[in-house]
Amino acid sequence: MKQGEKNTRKRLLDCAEKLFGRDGYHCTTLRAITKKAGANLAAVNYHFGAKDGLLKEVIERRLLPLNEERIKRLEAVRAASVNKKGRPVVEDVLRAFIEPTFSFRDSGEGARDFIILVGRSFSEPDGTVRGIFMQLVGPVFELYSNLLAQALPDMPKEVFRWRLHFAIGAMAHIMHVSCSDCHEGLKTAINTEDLVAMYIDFFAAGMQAPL
Amino acid sequence: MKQGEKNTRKRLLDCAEKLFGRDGYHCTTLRAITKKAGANLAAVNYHFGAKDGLLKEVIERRLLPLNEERIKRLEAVRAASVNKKGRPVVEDVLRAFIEPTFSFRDSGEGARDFIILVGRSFSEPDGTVRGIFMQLVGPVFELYSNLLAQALPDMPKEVFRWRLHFAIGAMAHIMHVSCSDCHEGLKTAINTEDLVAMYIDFFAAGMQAPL
DNA sequence: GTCTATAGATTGATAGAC
DNA sequence: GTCTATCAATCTATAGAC
Repeated sequence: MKQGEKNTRKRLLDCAEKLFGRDGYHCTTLRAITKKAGANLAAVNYHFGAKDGLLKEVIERRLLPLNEERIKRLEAVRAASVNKKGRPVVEDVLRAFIEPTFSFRDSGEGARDFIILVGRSFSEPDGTVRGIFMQLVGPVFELYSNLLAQALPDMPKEVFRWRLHFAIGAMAHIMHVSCSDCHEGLKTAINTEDLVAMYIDFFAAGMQAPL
Repeated sequence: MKQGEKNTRKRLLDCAEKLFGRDGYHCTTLRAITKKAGANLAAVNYHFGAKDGLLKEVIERRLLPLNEERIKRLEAVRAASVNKKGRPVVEDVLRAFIEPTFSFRDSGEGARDFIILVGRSFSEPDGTVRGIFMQLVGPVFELYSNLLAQALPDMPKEVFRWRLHFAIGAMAHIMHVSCSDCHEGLKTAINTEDLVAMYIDFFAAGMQAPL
């Protein structure tokens, strides 16, 4: 971004995003990234210090704005409930968190690869990926969790905790399935709006299921 | 198993299972496995041909019996519904599939590592792992899906498909979270019975949520 | 069946010319 | 900022003695 002749930096980020999402962080080599980007092998180390520096910027570039949007939406739900001197509604909280994620999915080709990468971060065995991801997403999860707990005040903490895991696990899985090419039988490119609606119907019912 | 002096073969399987589950297939080296097993580096190639041969046996050793149990339970649900000339009940189908998985989780220390490995297989970027896993689990999924569809005859196919993904994604996530050490705040070693009950309550409600 | 030794390939990272 | 060339450290897999 300083005085680069060509925008190698951005091309590296784009290609790394695609390959990290498609093949995973560890199976993606710097050689594959630089070759795809038409850049030199040494460029990654020059621009990002090391491989994990590249990963960090790949994640931050997309996740910071996405998190901002999520927080804005969640805070709006909270504010609305306070104004009405009531509690947040489960459906609204779910939507505030889910909708930005999947709207984001449509914002460009690279975005889909990024969503795959993030969807896998939950179960990522490698500490590098999970560490970078969790650090960024932790506070937003906290807000999401708190608001959802307010919407379900009578639920035992233990039950709530696991139900939240159900919702998050399904979301991570859907991020994969709805963006990846290697899931057969899903060629029906699902409408984002419909998918979000289905998610909310389903998990609002699950969250409020009788014990 | 043929005429081995010591049971190197079993020790290799046990250690590979633990390390594959903990660190992932690709990040686990044959050196780490053989060192942990107290065996020679060449032992893996002698006993299993190659690294992926070891992985295949690690998965098959546990998954084949588990799948048998699942099929037995699912067929029992189907048979009961036929006898009563009715439809299978959603809760019964869910239980027949989920309960064996989590009972299995308690069958020993190695089993927990295996469950982590399987839970991650859904989002595994590496074709080796996903291929071996999906081939074994595909037919059981088919049976599970068909039975669940019978229990929900009026649901549009597209909606059903995604709701099934919600259930499977959450299951994969829970397999991780409930077995892995790196998920803080879950030290409360959850009772398997309770977890299964929570899952069924939740997903029976979600599956049957109004459109 | 188990061992040592090593081949053969690939990786992340760096030094230094331009 | 970009390049070539290369290092040093890995890795899987195999050959061959015992």
